[in-house]
Amino acid sequence: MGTEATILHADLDAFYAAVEQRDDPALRGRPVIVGGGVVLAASYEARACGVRTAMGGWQARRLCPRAIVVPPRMSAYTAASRAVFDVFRRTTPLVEGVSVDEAFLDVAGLRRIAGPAPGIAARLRRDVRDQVGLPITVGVARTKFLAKVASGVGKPDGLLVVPPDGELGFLHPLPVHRLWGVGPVTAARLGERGIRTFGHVARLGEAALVSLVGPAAGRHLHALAHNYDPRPVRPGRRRSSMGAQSALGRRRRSPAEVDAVLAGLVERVARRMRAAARQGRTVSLRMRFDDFSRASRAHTLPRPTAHTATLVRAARGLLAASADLVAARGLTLVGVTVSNLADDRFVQLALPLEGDGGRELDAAVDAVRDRFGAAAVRRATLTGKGRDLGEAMPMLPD
DNA sequence: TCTGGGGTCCTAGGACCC
DNA sequence: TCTGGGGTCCTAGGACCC
Repeated sequence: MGTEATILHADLDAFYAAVEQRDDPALRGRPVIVGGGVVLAASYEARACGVRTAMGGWQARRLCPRAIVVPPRMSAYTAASRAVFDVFRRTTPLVEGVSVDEAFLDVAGLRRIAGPAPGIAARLRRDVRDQVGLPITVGVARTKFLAKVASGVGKPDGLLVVPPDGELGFLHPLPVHRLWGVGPVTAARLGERGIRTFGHVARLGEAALVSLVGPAAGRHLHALAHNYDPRPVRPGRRRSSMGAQSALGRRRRSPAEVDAVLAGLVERVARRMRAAARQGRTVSLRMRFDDFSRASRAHTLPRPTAHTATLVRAARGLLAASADLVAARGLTLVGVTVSNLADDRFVQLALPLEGDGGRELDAAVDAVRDRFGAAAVRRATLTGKGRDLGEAMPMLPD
């Protein structure tokens, strides 16, 4: 890393809620909650009443009776995210996306044509506001870590520059939970030793930190405490897993119902994988139970695939192997994740094409849905009219 | 705080190989 | 027959992030 502050961390403010306020003038300046059962996002007006992300909708409404609750519009958020990332990439090619609403930008190479980073950051904020209509906060610093912390401190709708000679003065008074990777468990463990600020962490030796929070987190914290963060901005990082999950509620579900949900989840994931031209080898089943305990089971296939029927078979096998667990504890959530992802183009073709005969069917179903919507083709079991609910994939040659 | 949906990374143990 | 150390892959659980 250089000796100048050239890394930007750009972070949209209350993203989903801000999109809603942008698209409906009646919501501007008012507390807005996105989501029904659970708060997916809250505008700053709603946060002022104490509403937080992931809070139960019921509690949020009690804290903020004036709030307007709107259902999420995922496609609008995806479109807004794309537009914002277009602005990022017009600023610099070195953009590393962190999530839909957040990215690092490296502008070190732009000095001669665009000037110092703080000016670039100010123009970026203006461009996002003018071209996409959303408020965004930008942190500017010498390292990713400092830039990320700076944007967090600068929120909302702010610009915060950490000059290289002011880094420790900026960091040391901050509470430990501001640090990336320090959640409730780690913060509590540090708190037991009286370590509450970053300055306290900086006074600890590496061995002491490792013994407190483990080798990886300990070394990481120690490095950050001594202001050592060599991680470069990496453009073009790809997802390493894709998944989908669904909460089932506390009502007991029949095995046929669970099977239909599971198959639907796999279908969703497989379709996304094919759209992204990726294939995966490891299928994981995620479960949550009545008592909120969790379990996961995984199976690794001999070859990567994005073939729905193959993935469904694997997921079903995992669920069948967990039947005792499900019967004893009551399933309240199922999820499926495919990992070990490889790029389609680099996947070795299976020569005998064993068990892969459904490829064309998958492509045909994807094409119908692309053109007519996801509901255009549905699994018979999901219509509730299937006579034999146990046979969850009547449309696939399985 | 009675809790959604999408992810990343780390740890630890076992299998297996050299 | 008993033994070392190292490496890789897989599985399960957990902390953490937005």
